Amino acid sequence: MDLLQKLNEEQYKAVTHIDGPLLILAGAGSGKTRVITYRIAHLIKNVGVPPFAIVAVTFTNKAAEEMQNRIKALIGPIGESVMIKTFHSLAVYILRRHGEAIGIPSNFTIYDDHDQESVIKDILRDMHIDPKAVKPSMIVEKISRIKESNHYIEGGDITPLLPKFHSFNFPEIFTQYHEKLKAANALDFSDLLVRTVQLLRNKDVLHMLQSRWKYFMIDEYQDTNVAQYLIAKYLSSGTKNICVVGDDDQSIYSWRGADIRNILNFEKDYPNATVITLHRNYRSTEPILKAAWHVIKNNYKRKDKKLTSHRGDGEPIIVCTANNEYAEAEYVINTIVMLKHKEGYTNRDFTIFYRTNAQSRIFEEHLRKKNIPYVVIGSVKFYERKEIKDIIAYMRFIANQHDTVSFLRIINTPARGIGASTVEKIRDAAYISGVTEWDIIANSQTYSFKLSPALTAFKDIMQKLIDKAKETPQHYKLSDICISILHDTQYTKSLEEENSIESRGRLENIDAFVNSIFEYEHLHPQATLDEFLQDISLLTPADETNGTQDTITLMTVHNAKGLEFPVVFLTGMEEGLFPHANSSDTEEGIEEERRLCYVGMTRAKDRLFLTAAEIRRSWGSIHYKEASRFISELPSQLCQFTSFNSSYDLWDGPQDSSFDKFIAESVNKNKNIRNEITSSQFKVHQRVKHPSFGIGVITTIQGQGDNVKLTIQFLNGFTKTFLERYTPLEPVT
DNA sequence: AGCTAAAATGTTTTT
DNA sequence: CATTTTAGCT
Repeated sequence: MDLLQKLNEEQYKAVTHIDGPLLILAGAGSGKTRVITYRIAHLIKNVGVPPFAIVAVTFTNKAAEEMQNRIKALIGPIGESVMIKTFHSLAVYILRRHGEAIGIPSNFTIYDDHDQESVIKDILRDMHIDPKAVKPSMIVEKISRIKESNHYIEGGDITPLLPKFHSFNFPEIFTQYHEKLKAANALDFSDLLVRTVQLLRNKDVLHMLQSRWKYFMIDEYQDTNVAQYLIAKYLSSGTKNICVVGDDDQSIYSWRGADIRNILNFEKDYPNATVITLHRNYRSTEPILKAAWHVIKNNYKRKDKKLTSHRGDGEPIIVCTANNEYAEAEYVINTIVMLKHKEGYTNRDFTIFYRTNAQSRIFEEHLRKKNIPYVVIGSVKFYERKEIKDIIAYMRFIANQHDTVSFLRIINTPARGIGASTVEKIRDAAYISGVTEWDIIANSQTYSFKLSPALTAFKDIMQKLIDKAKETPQHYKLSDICISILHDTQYTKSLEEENSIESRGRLENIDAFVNSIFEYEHLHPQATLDEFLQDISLLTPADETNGTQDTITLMTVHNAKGLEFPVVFLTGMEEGLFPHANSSDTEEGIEEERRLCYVGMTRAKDRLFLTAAEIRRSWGSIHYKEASRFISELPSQLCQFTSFNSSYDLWDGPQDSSFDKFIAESVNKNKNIRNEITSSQFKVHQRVKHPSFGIGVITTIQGQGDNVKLTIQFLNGFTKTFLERYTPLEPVT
């Protein structure tokens, strides 16, 4: 079949490897996705493996969807039967069908981190622990790490692992948390993986699955944790046809329990494994690839390797220092406008990366000001908006009346006169009788619970909706229930009456949500309410991307994994931010930050810009920032160093005195530099012409010999510093 | 019960 | 500084 002709030697070897364990070490941009999809196509078309016998696991649903489409493009509609999922969605698939074997009802609800926090807050309150003494999010984090640890999975005593805090009893919280989830018939993200491991230890279940699934492919294997590792291991234990793909240089999730040893020890785990290294990079120009290598080579803990570039020479990496974070944003957006104009790029060619979500705001403000369309991946996710979560909570409660978190969310939303004290009474009654809150309301006589008129009204509305969900035929069930919720609970009505700018926005979001349900119904005509809820609870940030519009993409570097863009801006390259201060204490932390930097840099195809701010405002005060150590790791002959100062004052109101002081100081510094004697062929105040920035005036000359740097103020507002020997400048009279 | 205004608190990265 | 939580008032 001709699909094999489009592969290089190593790719060909990987694709045509059929049986037995296979490790593909795929460097950045080495055609990893192509190898996975072609291998699947090859197995089906040339080897005769039935599509349903193949399982591929990727990192995001988006990646899974894309892979499914690529496979369908290669082999036709039959590619639909290949099982392509994330670990979490694969776990849901398995648990829904076989979970009963370990006591998990198939209609379980999935609690996201927000739901988990609500549960923890509840527990803290019940235990009379001051919620300020400890962050619930921190407890959630600890619980997840413990649950996904090898020790917990193997049934060991976890008490010694539990952190000891002076004022409260962590083991007790841990126990109560589990009881609450069990009572709510809910599983959290960790449970999905850990319970699946437990289930796969049941021989009957395992054999049932293995009779169907014969070939396994795991993408981003360097970022798997113990539970994921075990799921892959058990599933493939029958045939040993496991193919894993990864790159230890791109492991960026160790803080979430990912264990890089999974990929480093693959050959030990599977002694007769074939190992293929993909080292030819087809994505980035040579300077970009070289520069990225110069950064990553500083990591002590890595397999030494070097990618070869197959794209040839390109533009140098541009490193820009801006005087503050607003100037940084201005520089990035000016450069985008300039490149669009001069080199014909369109919005979708650009991406802005940053280390923390909070950094996106300033870029957004500037983009809005300039009327440039953009999407932010991951920050305020659509499904995390209040109104959407409210509707979903109604749907979840209708599907599962044990779901306490959802119940508490909806009981007085929209406000219907059921206050905190009433809710408290219901909860007490439920606790005393050992039943759910809904039981108390639905069968109030049994528990001699006095219902207020407001509660009776709530009960009637919910009872009607629950009954309706049972009776409605499948094919229009979802939209029908959703619209009934919006109507019967007066949710839309209360927003319409509010009639504020905000409520209008919410109504628009609800409209978008209803439309998405219609769309979903069309794609999955047989989907039940449970299935719908499970699908949306596993949606990841990258899944929200709208691929059709010409927009600039903004995202954290973590979200950038697996993507590529012609022009990449890697922003906030400052000590304390990237590498982040919280990771800078240990060598391991710095190495992971460095890998993150490597991932960011290697997303770029043609152009790479690194930017830093000298001053950044955070927590309301001003901080002087030093350039990131990763910048100093770049080889200077591959880079152009420049600076950008905001041409006008972006700060509203009276300026902070320390800011003024800093400006005064740096002006002084520049004065001294300006008087340095240099060996440049140019002079200060001379007019020159630059091929891409046009005409400007030299304001500063510094350095000696090969290191002469020229700072030029251009007519178009840019101020840049160039190394003279790399910059073709013409004198202008 | 529900709203407004003051206070507290928070920034790592996410399936 | 900006968002979220709480207190206090009506």
